[in-house]
Amino acid sequence: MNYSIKDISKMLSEKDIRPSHQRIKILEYLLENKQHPTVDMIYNELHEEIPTLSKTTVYNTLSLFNEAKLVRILSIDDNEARYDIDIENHGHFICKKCGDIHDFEINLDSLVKDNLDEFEINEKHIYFNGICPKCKTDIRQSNN
Amino acid sequence: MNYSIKDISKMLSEKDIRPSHQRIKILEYLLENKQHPTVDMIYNELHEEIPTLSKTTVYNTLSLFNEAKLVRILSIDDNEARYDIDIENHGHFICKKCGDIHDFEINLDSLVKDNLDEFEINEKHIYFNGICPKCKTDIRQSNN
DNA sequence: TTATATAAATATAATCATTACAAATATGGA
DNA sequence: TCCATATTTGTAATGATTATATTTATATAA
Repeated sequence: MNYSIKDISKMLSEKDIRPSHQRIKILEYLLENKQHPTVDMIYNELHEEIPTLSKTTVYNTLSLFNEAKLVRILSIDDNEARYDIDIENHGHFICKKCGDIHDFEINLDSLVKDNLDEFEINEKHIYFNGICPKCKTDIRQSNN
Repeated sequence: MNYSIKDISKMLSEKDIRPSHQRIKILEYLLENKQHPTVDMIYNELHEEIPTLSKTTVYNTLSLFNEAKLVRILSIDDNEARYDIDIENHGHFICKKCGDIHDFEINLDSLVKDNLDEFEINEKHIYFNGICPKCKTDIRQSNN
């Protein structure tokens, strides 16, 4: 919750990314909003305090962060990319009803049965979808 | 390799899908081309024997097949959906160099560590990416 | 400090996969 | 055959993302 500008700048510098105002604010947003936001969510929120902010900058910055392995791009949503500041391998569940994304812990050790030694694996994505507990209850209550 | 029109019609009828000419041809294509084709691949190939075929029909049909659980839509490619006739749970690896998708066997039993009992899970997608063995060799040979 | 080269941000336009829509065509049952 | 309905088709619209050119900010050297 409490990330100083100094801390965030350091995180960027360690990845050889110059800590501009926009980059600091975008990274700060990601650190404080771990609900896997979309570009629009980030843009709309930050646009209030940085009126000159361009959506292109948000795209460029997130792309830069992705290359530096500061964020992961999730393709779990059918029509928008989601961004996750948590780089550790974990699974994602998206609710087809409300769109919320839930993290869950995974154990990749025994997942793959085939031998993939010859493959250079860079990213592992685990996506589940269905209906979340909250929406299951809502459906029962509204009877549809 | 050898699916008769009768067999394919039956597959559709069993899912309450009327076996139109276009639907039969699209399903036949999927059964005989298991390289996880894109809409464009399917359209371009079938357009030759069905000159009036519309790309909208390909989209509509694949969407219908997906709802009937005849195919799965893969979101592993950054800018195009891929379609997989194999409904069994298995993993997919996409090569960032050549775009080829490889299947691999998985064992989902011990994957999830968290308790997801409250969630209604409909689909499980396992996506890896990186460089495939063939492209690793090519890179070494071309030295870049 | 000032000039200058470079990096970053911005606004706008272009791209392109997918979807919406309305019209045309095909099909199965009375 | 006729008709209601399902399917297909062509075209246009949508909307996320990317390309491009211009403007602005920043770091460094003189």
